[in-house]
Amino acid sequence: MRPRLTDVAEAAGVSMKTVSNVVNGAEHVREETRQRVLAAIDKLGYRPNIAARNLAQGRSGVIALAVPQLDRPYFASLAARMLDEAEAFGWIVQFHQTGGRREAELALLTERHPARLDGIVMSPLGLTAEDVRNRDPALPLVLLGEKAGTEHHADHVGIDNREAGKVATEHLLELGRRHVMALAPGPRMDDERINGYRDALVAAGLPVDEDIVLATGGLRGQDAERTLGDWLDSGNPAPDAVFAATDWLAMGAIRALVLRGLRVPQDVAVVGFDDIPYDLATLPTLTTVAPDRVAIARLALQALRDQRPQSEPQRLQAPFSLVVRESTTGIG
Amino acid sequence: MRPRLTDVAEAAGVSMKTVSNVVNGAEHVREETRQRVLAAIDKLGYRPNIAARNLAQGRSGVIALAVPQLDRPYFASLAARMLDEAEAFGWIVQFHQTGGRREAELALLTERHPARLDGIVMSPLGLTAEDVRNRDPALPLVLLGEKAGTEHHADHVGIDNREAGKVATEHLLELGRRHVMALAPGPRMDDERINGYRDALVAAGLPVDEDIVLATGGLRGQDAERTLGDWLDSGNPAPDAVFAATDWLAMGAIRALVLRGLRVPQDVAVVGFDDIPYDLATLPTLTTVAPDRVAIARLALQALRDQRPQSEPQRLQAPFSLVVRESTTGIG
DNA sequence: GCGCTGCATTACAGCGCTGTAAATCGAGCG
DNA sequence: CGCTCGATTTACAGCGCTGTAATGCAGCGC
Repeated sequence: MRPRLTDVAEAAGVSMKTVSNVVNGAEHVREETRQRVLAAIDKLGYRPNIAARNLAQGRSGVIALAVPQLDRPYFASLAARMLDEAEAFGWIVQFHQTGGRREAELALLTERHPARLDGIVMSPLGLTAEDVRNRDPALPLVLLGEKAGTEHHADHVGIDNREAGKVATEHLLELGRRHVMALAPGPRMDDERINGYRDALVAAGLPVDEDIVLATGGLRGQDAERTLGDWLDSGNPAPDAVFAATDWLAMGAIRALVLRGLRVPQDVAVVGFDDIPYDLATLPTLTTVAPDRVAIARLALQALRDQRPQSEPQRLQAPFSLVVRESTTGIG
Repeated sequence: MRPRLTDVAEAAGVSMKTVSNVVNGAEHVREETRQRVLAAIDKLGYRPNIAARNLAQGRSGVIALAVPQLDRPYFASLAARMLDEAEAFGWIVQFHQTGGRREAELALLTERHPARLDGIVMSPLGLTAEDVRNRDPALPLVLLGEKAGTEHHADHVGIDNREAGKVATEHLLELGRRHVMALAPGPRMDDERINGYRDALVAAGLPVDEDIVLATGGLRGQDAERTLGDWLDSGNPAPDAVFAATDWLAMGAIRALVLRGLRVPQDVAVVGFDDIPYDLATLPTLTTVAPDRVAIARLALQALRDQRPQSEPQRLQAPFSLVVRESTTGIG
């Protein structure tokens, strides 16, 4: 049988509560008493019963991280960092996959599921601003990512997408490229990244040609491959650079280019966005915007911890960096 | 305030325990009573308090999934499936990253951490057979993957690596390739996959040339790229096919080949192993052995559920399939 | 020597649920 | 109509912990 607080108390010759105080690092325990208790804990191999503690405290020590899919590399690496960082906050992280479906995301917010959560970090896709506003105010919520609109009604952590898009595009311009195409999933999505692209062009005194801002209609590599492929096959002149709003799109774009005999980066330089872990084994490796995921995780957890029911939504920004690899500067 | 069992009981005019029975789907509840209780639950918006239930039952409903790193795509997709499947078992999955370090893996087994776990599913890297044998017999454990030795002392779920290696190699032979190289992390690792490669050669009446079974010395794409690159640069004749023990190695191999002017698959066909999610956006896309991760997850959870302290270790096999893509059959 | 102050410790009542054992109900039977 | 037996329901005692309030005790000033 597992030893309990009372067993330790008996062994140390103190009350149960004193042991509890030692375990929880409370003040007002004489050093000598503390040592005696610690010795007893050690001797008996005592470990607190979390369920009992949770019941008594009315909190669970569990937060949820909800992402569309855990096996998408961006989310997997975010989840990994979140796990690392949550330890320091004393939180257990429970992952949820929403598939990006509104009802799944909503279900978490409205706590239709049984476990009591101390908070939720969510990367929303289907949620509306309305949904966020109507949530249970007692359940701390931090949003991640770029689902427009929602972020105004809850704490939000992200990077400065516009600035990042600008930096990525500037890198292409600095390489001497002048016909830079932009590739994004849809007309509305990742607007800010594309706005940053436009900013860079304008700042360089170049025209913004909206005809070479292409919407792929989807997030997958194939979507970008088809979109860019069709565009090239229609006799349009190849750009000398592509800024893709995500790495997947960049990889699809590279496929489309290479399959048509264009060399990357000699003929067309390509920049991606997200720094997903495979970027290192592809040919060419991908120059990309790398969000600081450790910072994102840490900021999100801090915001969650510090949130109060009545507090104004905060918008927090994590740093990012441009990682230059073969797809813009070549191999070797 | 959240409604409790007693609140529902009062509203429905029955005892607390009857409500508990309804919530837990116990038999011997009259249909009319059940309906009355369900109505009350619905009206009050009752949700059970998990902490209290856990305390009363002495179990937590939480199992751990321990993998080296969650952001490695193989583990990320495994974790995703595990999350899906665990729902059906009524389990919450808590992820742990061990970094492959023995002490981290051991810490989970010896329950040095506070949360009471109902079981552990672990993909071990550092653990010794001894460690597994000495574990707490009260804590159900299921091992995944191929860490030699450990699997004899606990339930184990994997695929038939030898057969899979054989199937992958046979695919290359069927394409008419005759100089098939094998690439594995080390002399001891993934032996079975390479044994399957040998089996296929022998079955085809071909010699097994151990000089073209290369050890990369590491798991990363770069390791394979360097190993194969050095080998080619030393004037060795290029193989006409490569069987790589993991997708990462395959991707590195492709880099080494293409950078030296060899075409994949025209000059050299490449097969990987694992079916990590990026295989679709690379150029060429990768032919690979795809373990049935849903089956792995389900078998592991079943084994965990059915495990008894004294039961003999079981070895369970999940199916796999060969996914043929561009790296062996070409583009288009 | 006495009351006061503040640190250290304790007693005890729950937190919300489930298992057990006992109570109650109701149909079938003689 | 009373009795038996299984179906249904209930009372109640914890599960192991923490919060609150109360108690013990040493040192201090007067």
